[in-house]
Amino acid sequence: MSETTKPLNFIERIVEDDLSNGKVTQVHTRFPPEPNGYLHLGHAKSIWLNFGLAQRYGGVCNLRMDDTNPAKEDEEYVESIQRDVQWLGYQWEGKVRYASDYFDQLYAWALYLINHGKAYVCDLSAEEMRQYRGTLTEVGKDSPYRNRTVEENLALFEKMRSGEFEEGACALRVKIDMASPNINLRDPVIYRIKKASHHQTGDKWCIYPSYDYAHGQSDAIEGITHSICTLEFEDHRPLYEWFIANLPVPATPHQYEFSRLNVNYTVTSKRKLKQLVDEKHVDGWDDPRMPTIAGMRRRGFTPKALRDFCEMAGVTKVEGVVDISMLEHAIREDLNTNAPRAMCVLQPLKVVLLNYPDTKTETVLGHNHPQNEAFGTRTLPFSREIWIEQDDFREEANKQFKRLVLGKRVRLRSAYIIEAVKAIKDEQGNIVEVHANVIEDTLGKDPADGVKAKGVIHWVDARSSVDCEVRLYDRLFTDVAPDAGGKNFLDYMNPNSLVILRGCKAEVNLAHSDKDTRYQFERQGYFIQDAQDSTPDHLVFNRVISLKDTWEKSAEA
RNA sequence: UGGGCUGUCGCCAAGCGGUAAGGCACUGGAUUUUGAUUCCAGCAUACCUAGGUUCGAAUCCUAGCAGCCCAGCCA
Repeated sequence: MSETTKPLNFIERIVEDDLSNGKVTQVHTRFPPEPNGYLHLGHAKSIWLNFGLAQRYGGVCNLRMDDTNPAKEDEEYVESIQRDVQWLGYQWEGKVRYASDYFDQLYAWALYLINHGKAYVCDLSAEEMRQYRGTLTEVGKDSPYRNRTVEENLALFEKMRSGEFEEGACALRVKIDMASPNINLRDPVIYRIKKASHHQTGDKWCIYPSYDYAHGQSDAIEGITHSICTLEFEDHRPLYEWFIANLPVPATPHQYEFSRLNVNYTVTSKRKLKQLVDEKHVDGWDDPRMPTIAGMRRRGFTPKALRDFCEMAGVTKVEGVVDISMLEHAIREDLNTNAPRAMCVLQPLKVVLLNYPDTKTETVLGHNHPQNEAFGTRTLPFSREIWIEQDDFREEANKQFKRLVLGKRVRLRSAYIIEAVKAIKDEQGNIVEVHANVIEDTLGKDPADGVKAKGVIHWVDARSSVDCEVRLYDRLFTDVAPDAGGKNFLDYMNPNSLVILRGCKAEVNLAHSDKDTRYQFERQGYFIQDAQDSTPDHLVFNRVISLKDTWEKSAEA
């Protein structure tokens, strides 16, 4: 083992142990979302963990809809889930599974428990059941229905199944221990009456199994070896194991828990994300500011960046909060090496090159990637009028300012060095145009007089430029932990999370660019056309992430 | 105050009795036709606290402290 080997996380260690001592011959995991909402960053980690683990150890991973509660679920979500998993780069084993595929088996096992005197139909109301359950510090007491005979329970359960009872009238409970310090073991409900039609099974059932009853047995049916879930299910593990031990299941899966992913400056709770969508604080589940997989995809994040981020954050049982800068680093790292460069002026200021003939147009060569020649080159038209960024010109400035200043020189990226001679202003004193001169023979070389340019700025040829709309996204919340404590996360929404810029000037090459290509607009950031709104006639670019800007930071003082 | 889990740099995170990896962030400096990238350097005498065991403890023991989760016929 070399010293550069990445240390294993605790789950990988368990898997390797199980593999080496023969406890399992092939790793089989599963990603089990409930189809009641869109997947988000937190799910991305679970997907990465479950599918990644299987991939790394030569195993397989199932995709299973945990659809035991028809009241909250919808087919729309089962479709989005599949799209998101595949987009992240993973493929599940066989067909998509549903917990509802096992309703018949689960029902048969419920009968088995009844027949073995381990389950009973309880007529206590929800309120009564809560009282009987006891509290965190007081033991519960047995339900008066706990000792019904097998025959009685069988008959009652059949009536539940056939729809003879109203919702809430009774429930099937498993007989464990009302005095257990673990409340999950105080005779939990395993079947409840819900007269709702199910997105997969229609109206076949009016009783549905609970999560606890369905999950482990589904794992057993599918031959899952490592059932990975989040920390809040730790207390459920004894129950998970109880079912596996008390039912004639075909396998003995094991549950392991890791801490869910939390990222600062954002919220990842289906409830809150749904609220943002329902109350129209954002544009929908795929709003580019949303931490949903659909949102991040539209924003322009890459699957690889998301996977790398999950890996960077690690797998432990510590409930921490990962800094969003780690996510930003992951996407910048990927895009820096993989995004071709282009130029686009976001807030245009016209520069007229006085000594450049109005009739002339030449082409200069631009490198599509400064560190990778394989990206090739492209041609850029160059003529008398060009656009530069308003921020890149000042009438006067200190020596820190490495851009265009009146009477001083600056290099136009991939083109000439120019020298500003005059600022044209409107009545209000706003600079509306700059006059400048091209320094002769500076294409690819320093000026003959030895007076070098102070810096390099991007530009776009005015005559050939293409207008476009650019959407600048920033974090959705201004607070590090918008949903912490008793805070109302809506109070911390960033009013500038979306800034729309119109009339931006893109280099011609972008007019017929591939819609899925992420570009680096030099000196600006990484951009991708909006999948929804961008058309050849009206280009719309989303900013995935800005470039790091150490100057802007230090200049704020 | 019952049970379960967790506490190592600002944030993640290695470490598993032999004298504190790495990443993010940050700070210097070098290179640069992107104030980007890259590079190089710096960044915990210290591991929740207090005792103890040991030649030696972040790692073992004891006692505390702090945080998170559990009283849905949600998942």
